[in-house]
Amino acid sequence: MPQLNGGGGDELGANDELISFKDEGEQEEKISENVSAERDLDDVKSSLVNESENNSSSSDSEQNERRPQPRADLESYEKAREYFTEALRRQQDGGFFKSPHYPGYPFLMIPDLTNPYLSSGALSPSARTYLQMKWPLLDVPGTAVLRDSRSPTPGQLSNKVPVVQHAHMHPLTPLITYSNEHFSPGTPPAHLSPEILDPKTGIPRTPHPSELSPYYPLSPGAMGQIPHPLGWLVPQQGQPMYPITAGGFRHPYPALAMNASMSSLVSSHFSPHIVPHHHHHGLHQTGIPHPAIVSAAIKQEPNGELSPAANSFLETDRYPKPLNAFMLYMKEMRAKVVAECTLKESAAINQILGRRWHSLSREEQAKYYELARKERQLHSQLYPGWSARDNYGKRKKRKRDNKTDSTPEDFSARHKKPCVQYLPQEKMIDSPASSHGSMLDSPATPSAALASPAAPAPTHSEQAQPLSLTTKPDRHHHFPLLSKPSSSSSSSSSSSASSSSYQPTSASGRQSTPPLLSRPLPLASLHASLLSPPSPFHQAALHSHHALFQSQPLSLVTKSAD
DNA sequence: GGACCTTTGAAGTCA
DNA sequence: TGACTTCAAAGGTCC
Repeated sequence: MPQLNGGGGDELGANDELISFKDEGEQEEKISENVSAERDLDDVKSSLVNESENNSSSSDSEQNERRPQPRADLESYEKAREYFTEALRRQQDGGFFKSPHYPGYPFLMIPDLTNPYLSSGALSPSARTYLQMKWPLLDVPGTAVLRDSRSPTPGQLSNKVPVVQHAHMHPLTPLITYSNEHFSPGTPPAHLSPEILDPKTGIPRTPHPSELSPYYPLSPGAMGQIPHPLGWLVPQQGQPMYPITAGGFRHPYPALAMNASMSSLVSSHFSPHIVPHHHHHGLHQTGIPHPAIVSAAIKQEPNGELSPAANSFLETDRYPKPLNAFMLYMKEMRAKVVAECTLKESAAINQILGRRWHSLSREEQAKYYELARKERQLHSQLYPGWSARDNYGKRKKRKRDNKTDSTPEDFSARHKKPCVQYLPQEKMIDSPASSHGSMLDSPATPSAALASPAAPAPTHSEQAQPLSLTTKPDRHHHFPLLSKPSSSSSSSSSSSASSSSYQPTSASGRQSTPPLLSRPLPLASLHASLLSPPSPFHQAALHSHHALFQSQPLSLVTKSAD
């Protein structure tokens, strides 16, 4: 079981966060991928039956008790996250994410004629964003100071303390073009030496250790133990990262000018109108803007007003939780699933993704676990004072707290899914993996997962349904009528019963109380709205990845089936 | 317009 | 410490 912990001591990432799921039988699984895909559809259909309706009413009190110290930019974080996800996957994906059509990696190969910062072919802003946003400590420390000394960004101008400049450098500063020279992964330009300009003299000098990320809690050494997601881009030995000089710093958010063609890679959620807007309430306790605070990429409309997303961000005043492994996987694969499937409902897509998640090999999952771990790491760096509790109750409205007392009828009419009616009952019984199954194989209990019943050679059905180690099948066994073809109301009603009655051994209790997430915040919606179609990389990957879609495109007809 | 659905995982709360 | 709750993304659906 791969230890995702990059060298131990990473409190942010669980050492054992790796699902041992179906480590054996992967070969068999692929043999029946087509069948699995079909079963996925069926299962999704069956799963469309509403399992439950739990109305949870939690007070919104004490929401403001704890506020993250820095004011960060959600979009900035999002964007960096996107880069990070893509970068890490590409680096680690071996064959899983093979993209022979883009051997040069999109970050470097995709031309961006519209991006003035890339006109020279220098390292794209996205890459820089990732490089420093995600790995601030791996970045050559002096560059930040240099950047600060040269770049007249508001945050930099306000920063008078060189020692902390790097630490407080906005994570998006790497987006700035440092140089007009072409980027060469293997041979960093000479000007990209780890030199820094003396803030006073302006003369390049070697960075002092004290200038190395004084802010971020992680030591460079600790960070260095973590495999860099951009290993393909980073010199493998000696130099942890391409030193990024400040020579080209012109704009703190060059990504704003990023070519839309890269949207699929970077999920360009940035509006080209983002302005290096200095956040008022973003001063760090030191008085120096935190990287997450400085120049929060508040979108601005052409008229200079804040975009709705920005306003929403300011209004909500909260920072999103770091994505977990599955969320990262979901974001990555959603487009693929959508592209291959006529199904558009996210709920159904998520079910497919959930099954695929379980069908992933441990190595494949490990990528995302590690990615998630780094996400949390970055998040903690950006928002040191942030706590998941801060977001509690931040949603516009809370879930209904009906729980068991809620009658099935309450939820039936609204949430029933027509497609359920077409589900073969057997499929329901053979339902997809559930969170329970994940729990059994949860990263926290890798050994148990290895010893789990899923390990044995899967039967034919198991091959088709690699997620045999699940509780959902049980659920359906317990509530076969849930998805039993019948009136739409029945499905929904049964769903409530299932949620209240079905009690998987999952420690999370998720099944007992299915989360009824409210709609994402406007920023999240914006994020979703910007979901771009599968990138060329994705499309290429479709042919090589997992072969789940090797068969004809999935066509899970839900409502249309009616 | 906004809640709901659906997934898994992380982190929080509570007994 | 275990059980439970909340939130993270996403976008169609429904009220």
